[in-house]
Amino acid sequence: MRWSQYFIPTLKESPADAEILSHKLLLRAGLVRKLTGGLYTFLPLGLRALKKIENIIREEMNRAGAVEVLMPALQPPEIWQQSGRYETAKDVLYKVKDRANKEWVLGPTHEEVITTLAAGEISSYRQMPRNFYQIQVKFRDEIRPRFGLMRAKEFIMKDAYSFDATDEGAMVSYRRMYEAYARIFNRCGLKHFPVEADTGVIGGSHSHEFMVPAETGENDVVYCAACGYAANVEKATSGLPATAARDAGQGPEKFPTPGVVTIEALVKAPYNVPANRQIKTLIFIADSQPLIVLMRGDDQLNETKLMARTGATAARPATAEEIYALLGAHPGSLGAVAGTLRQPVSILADERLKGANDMTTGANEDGFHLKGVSIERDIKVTSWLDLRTVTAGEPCPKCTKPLKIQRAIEVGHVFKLGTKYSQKLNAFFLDAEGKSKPCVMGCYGIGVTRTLQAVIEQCNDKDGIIWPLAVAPFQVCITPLVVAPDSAVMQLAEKIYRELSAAGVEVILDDRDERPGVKFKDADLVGFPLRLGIGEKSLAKGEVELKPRAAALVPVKAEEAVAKIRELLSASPA
RNA sequence: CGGGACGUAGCUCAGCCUGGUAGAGCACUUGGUUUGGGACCAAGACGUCGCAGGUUCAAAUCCUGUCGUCCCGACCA
Repeated sequence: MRWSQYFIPTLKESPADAEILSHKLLLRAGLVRKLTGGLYTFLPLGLRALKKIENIIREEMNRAGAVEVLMPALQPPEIWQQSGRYETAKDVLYKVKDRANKEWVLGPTHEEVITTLAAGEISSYRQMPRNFYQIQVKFRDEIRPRFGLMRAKEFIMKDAYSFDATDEGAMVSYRRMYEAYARIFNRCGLKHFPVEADTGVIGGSHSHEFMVPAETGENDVVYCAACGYAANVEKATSGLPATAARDAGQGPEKFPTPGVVTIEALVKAPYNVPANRQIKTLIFIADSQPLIVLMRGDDQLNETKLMARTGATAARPATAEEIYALLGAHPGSLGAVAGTLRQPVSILADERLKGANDMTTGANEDGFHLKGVSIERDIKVTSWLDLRTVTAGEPCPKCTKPLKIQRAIEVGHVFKLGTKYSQKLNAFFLDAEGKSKPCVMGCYGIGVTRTLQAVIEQCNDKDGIIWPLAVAPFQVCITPLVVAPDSAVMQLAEKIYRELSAAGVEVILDDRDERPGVKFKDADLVGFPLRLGIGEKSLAKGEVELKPRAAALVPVKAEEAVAKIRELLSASPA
């Protein structure tokens, strides 16, 4: 490819709305352009890198036994109603109407479609295991698209769906995808690690996310450097002991606390109640039912855990009005001690409060608190659950060494789904005994466009992108410093260009009549793994200059350049 | 959806407070000089100042509304 015939609109300055480095580089290196918030056009260079990633994914999915299909992006709402996600996923669903005013949805994912396919095609255990995948555009009505391709309204995803006759079979399929994912991200040149994850609205029993460590990520990952435990903070637990028992005392005692509505205020004089001796009372509305959630004063509720543990499809903090109507007090004076509640309400307590006594909590009367509360004696807890958010430094749940927290970008997610979709969408088969059973499913996603940006986020320096060879849009950039067709420099450049092209090397010839500085800066910005500089000075010595993007320049005899480049390309990990 | 900021040339931004001829740098066009890390000189082209109302003799500037963008939060396979 000749640079002058290609389209690489590089930018010296970053557009003002690009926030994170990878987003700026995406724009500056001429890989993408924004149409509007959350919607991007891929320019030739960006498309090439994207296709590289797609092909790595294809190769590894095929190798893992999955077969490629392509499902419609436009889907009938009926199957979404059937799965129940027309309601539970309604916030992300784009809906459109046709001229007959019939409604359609733009697919945010394809469980419904693939399960409908399986329902029609799979009727015997002999037809399984089966794994279908596609690389498709997804549409999600994101509340707030951001960071370029990281969180967009329309993005490219690889999604795969496995169908098995048994639970054990499904675990094998899951494992196989898990391993394929590790290979895919390795080949993309990404540092990554798998973590235990919450299954969310999609449902299922077993789940890992593949994370790329990056400060600009939107996930917090809890991990243990000693034993390898790693989990999304939405799921992570720790080995912290329950609250220390003290003398239980006589029973709750009311005391005035005018104006005190925070944990912090109660910690201070004259009250001097440490946060770990307070019970925090939170009111949630889960699937329109009020819930009391009790946490230790120094702990933070994890709403994802709350949803997961209660099975609620929607939960939100209650409003001040709802709280007053329920408990007769305002936030800051709330409690769950039996006798202070005017009506029965489910009470969920965090396990860390088990056995806690001599605690202080709100009296459900503005301006008053209760001290000397023994949680198991004085509060009718409906269920004990792990609801707290793990913080850095807590003991690992497996080996008790201190946990660490790292920001990360989620690039892949594997789920063992079970039979949730197969049952609702009638994907049943006959087993060896002739009994009808639902297929056991798994689903496996990779954010392809997000992975592209994650590579850039991880592989760069002050001058621009440093593409890993396997995903670089071009492997080599030839930079002749003189472009006059009859010059020795250009003639050599053309010759090497022809030879490399003939050898199957992906090479771009910067034939622009620009000053050397401009060409060097552009090549660094775009980040070609190898650059071959050809100028009059070194050519006078019979040499050309080989400059790996991330290493020092090496002079090479002109006639050895092609062989040297091929050697470097084949030596690097694919 | 709540809080905040910002919309001026293709890009980065000044001008707005205190109303009166719309600006700079980069990019672009032409000519010349240059030519090993984003050249220099000269001459040019490029704007309904996001949009709609209002106030005023006069609005980029003040007021109202609206749309869009970004940030924080909420929310989010």
